[in-house]
Amino acid sequence: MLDPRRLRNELPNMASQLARRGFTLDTERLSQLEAERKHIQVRTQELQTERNARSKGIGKAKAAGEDIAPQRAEVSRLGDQLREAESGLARIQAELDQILLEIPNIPHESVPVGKDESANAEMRRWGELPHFDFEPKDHVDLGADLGMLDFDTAAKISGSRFALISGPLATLHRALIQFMLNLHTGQHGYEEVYVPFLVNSASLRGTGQLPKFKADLFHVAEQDYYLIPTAEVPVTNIGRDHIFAAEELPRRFVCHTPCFRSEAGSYGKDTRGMIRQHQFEKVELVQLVKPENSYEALEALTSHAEKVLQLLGLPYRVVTLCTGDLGFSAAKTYDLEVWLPGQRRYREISSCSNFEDFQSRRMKARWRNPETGKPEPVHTLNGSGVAVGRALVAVMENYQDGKGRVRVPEALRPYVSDREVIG
RNA sequence: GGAGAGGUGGCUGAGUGGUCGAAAGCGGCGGUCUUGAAAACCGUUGAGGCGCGAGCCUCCGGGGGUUCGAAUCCCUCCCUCUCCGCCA
Repeated sequence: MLDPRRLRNELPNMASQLARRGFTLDTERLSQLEAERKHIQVRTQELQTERNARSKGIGKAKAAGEDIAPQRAEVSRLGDQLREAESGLARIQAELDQILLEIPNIPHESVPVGKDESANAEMRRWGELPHFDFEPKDHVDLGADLGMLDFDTAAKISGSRFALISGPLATLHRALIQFMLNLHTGQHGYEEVYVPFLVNSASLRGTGQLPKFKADLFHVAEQDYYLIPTAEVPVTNIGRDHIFAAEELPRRFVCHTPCFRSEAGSYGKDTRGMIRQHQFEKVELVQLVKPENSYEALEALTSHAEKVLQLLGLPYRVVTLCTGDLGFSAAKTYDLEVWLPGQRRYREISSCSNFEDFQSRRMKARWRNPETGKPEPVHTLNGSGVAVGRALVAVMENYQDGKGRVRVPEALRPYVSDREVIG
């Protein structure tokens, strides 16, 4: 959520900043509602002041043993006006809140302006693209040949966009998770957390998935729970409705969870293989930091995700998302794209974002600033470190040996009983 | 699933329908003392909103109600804890 005060005081400026990412702010509607709000709020407060004063007077009169019946009747009439004013104020406030919750974050000044992903800016590349003296297969064929990746049976059990992984390939999948968790806790200073996979709507509102993106979520209607689309939701909400002491920051969390996405609206997109699934595993990095440190933290967090790919020997590139490709809540995002020989292209495997105070304002995640003595919003960041399913795909495709087998990257061998090859 | 207890400020915890935004303690901050620190003592310290400002308003789990007036009474929902049952 944007700072409502800035939205009031610098409306044209806010509108032009939002226009950079292709969002049209209805400034006329907003300033009209705002004027109404102000008028009715002042009116309400005046009535409240009067009622409070008179009621106190009645209390005193009663204590002094006076007859209070006439005064009571008078103040009673005041109550009707007050009720009316209060409900009017509540209605306008609700309307304003609804609009406010659907306005996206303002892009950081360093974010390139552009309409879609074609305007994203490549920052750097790492690693050599593998050369094969055979026609490289994609992970679907590799998995089928190994007999360890089965989409048909998964479809029987559940439906489309699910996978059944078995045998040593399932072990390799698990090894990736352990490897990533150990790296981030051991080398990068993150605290491991285990969190609920079902969350309430307040948490999703906090990180920005609700109210606007309900269709992307799986909802358990009976109990009004949602399956998490990413660990970002439960982990960032650790700080919801909390005031951190200055010395408690930064908090750095790493968390492995399954992620559940309805993928509504992506029909026909990435239908082959396990690139886009309803359920996948991810190791997530989340940071809650002092505002002054958040851009430094974004660079660090991104480098932590990169380290995973470097140690696995997977070639990748880093891309800054342009304003039009930026997620709803993000002020700046780096995508890590890994090379997939089966597709002959780079595919997203991690997305690292600084949300500044957009999420923290929604969820009231604050810290006490010693300079002011006041609670102020923290800055929140997160990034995949990295997506496990896609990492498995990348390992399979980059480490295939042309004989239907997959070599195990050195870094993973300790996690698979020193096995060197699958198949 | 059954029975009971409870949700109050950064934390713990009092609170008879009427100066209760709320005692007390802890913590924080400032000061006295000290070479410095600790202890002790004194003072100070909730959050959000409106207003240039004096100031005003809201908030005692959420929502609704009763009343001139609600932390306090009523309804409802949520959550936590204890015991019993069931269970990975």
